[in-house]
Amino acid sequence: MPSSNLSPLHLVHSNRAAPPPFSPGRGFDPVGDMLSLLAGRLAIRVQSVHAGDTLCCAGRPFGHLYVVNAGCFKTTSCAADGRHQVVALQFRGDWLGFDGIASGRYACDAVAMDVGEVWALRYEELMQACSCTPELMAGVHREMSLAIQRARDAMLSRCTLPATSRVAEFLAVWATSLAGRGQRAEQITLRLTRAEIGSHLGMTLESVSRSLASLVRGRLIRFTEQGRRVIYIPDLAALTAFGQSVTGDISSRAP
Amino acid sequence: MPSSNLSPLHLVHSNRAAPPPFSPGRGFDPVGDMLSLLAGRLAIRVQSVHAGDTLCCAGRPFGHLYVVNAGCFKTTSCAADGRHQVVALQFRGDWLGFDGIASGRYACDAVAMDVGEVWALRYEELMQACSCTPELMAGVHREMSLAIQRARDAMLSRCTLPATSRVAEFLAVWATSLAGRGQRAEQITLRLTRAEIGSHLGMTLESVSRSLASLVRGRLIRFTEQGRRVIYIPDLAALTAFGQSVTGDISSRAP
DNA sequence: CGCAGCATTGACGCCTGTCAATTTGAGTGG
DNA sequence: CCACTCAAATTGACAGGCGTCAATGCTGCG
Repeated sequence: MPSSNLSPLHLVHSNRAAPPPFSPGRGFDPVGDMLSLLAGRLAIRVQSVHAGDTLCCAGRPFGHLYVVNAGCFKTTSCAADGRHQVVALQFRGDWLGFDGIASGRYACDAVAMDVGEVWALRYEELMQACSCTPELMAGVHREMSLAIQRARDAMLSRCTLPATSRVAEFLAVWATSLAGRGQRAEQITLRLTRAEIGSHLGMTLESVSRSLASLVRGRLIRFTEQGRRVIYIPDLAALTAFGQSVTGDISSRAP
Repeated sequence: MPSSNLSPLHLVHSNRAAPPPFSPGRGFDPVGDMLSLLAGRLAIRVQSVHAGDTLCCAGRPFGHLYVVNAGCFKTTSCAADGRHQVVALQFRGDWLGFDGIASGRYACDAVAMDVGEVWALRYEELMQACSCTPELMAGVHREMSLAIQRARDAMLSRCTLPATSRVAEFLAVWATSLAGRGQRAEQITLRLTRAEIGSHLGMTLESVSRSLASLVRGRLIRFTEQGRRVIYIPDLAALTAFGQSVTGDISSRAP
């Protein structure tokens, strides 16, 4: 659905600038807590994005951090010699731009994969707000810590799992991410080409395709009639388990 | 050289608790700046370590961050199913324990590879000090950002480079790290077994051994008479360049 | 309708993992 | 000082997983 909020809202100071697109059934909502913590304590530029929009352009001077409030993003890294990679995916509640703090320049592109909305925060203002609000500082640190932890988990996966397990884990993590944000997890829409998935997982697009076919044969996933980018996961626990097996044996779940 | 400072010094409030083991020739010393920023603003437990000592035990409750003031550390991650990996190395000025902030428990072990010294900081006190000292908060954020950036660089390397290039890059990064801290970079002492290097780089110990042999044949490194763990690097720039080549061709530098 | 991008599938080859034998080196005790 | 022991490292042979190349199918769009 196209967003009607084209002109960015400046200087939002109400305690809740934008209603969350999804509200979990229970009262526990860490994303909303963080967003309401931000709102009212510093100037927030609410920014709508469309698929393909780039937020943190690699090489550009660092100045803002972004919190995803809706939609999903891919973060792509690029080496001097042209090697590049989709290094991470971000969903609602995730932060973009941490990589720019150290060097003063963004190191990655963050590209929207869908219509969405981010909250742009000036880093200097955020730091000031953190000084006044320990809770906010703790939240920012928690997010950076999470980013570190996820990167390490990813590295472990890339270095110790065979191709098919990596794909399974990738799908399982994506689905679990959505589930943790109150969205349905049994069906996910990949907004990446096979080549991008391969770059993220350290394999070729052909291997991604073959791995997916193998997972389909093993009844761990299914393609829907909505296209080859929509994947139905009948049993997330089984997929997760397979995604942690170092032997790519998919003998389980006979037809 | 063995450390004589066995009993930890508690509550150091002088503006420089321990003299840096190495002082760079020029006045520019970011590590020393950070350390003097810390000293005097919160309680610091100076802690001596020996090879094998573990600082952040994976699974233990999080409470402290550690700044390396001397020596070198390896950080090892371990999955539930037993897969494990050396995920990072740390030298003077690097921080340990960031991974514990988000979950409240350390996710990795940090093991000393040598005699060394760390400054242990209670996280809660650090946060308070950060509130009062924007410079300190900026420094902490810079370090976390660096950790994120390094993890992404590592992932790019693991996913896009052949085995020999990964080993070359590993050695080049290590040497460059030492050089940036004022130590000599032309000779490095690996304090890891081939198996540990392999786990860090996503390959087997045999491949590490073969890659090193290949680099020796290509005159990019040399073993010294001090053993096969000490590596002499005649031309760091050449090694770095080779560590970024996606073709493992080592035809350069004929004898 | 034809084109272009994306995805699938097969054939083939190479890089690297696996297995095994051997050598080197460090630590220990006689 | 030397023999002994064991972990670490090297090296070779072999095989398998995955990359490479190529052909084909599918889908959306001008």
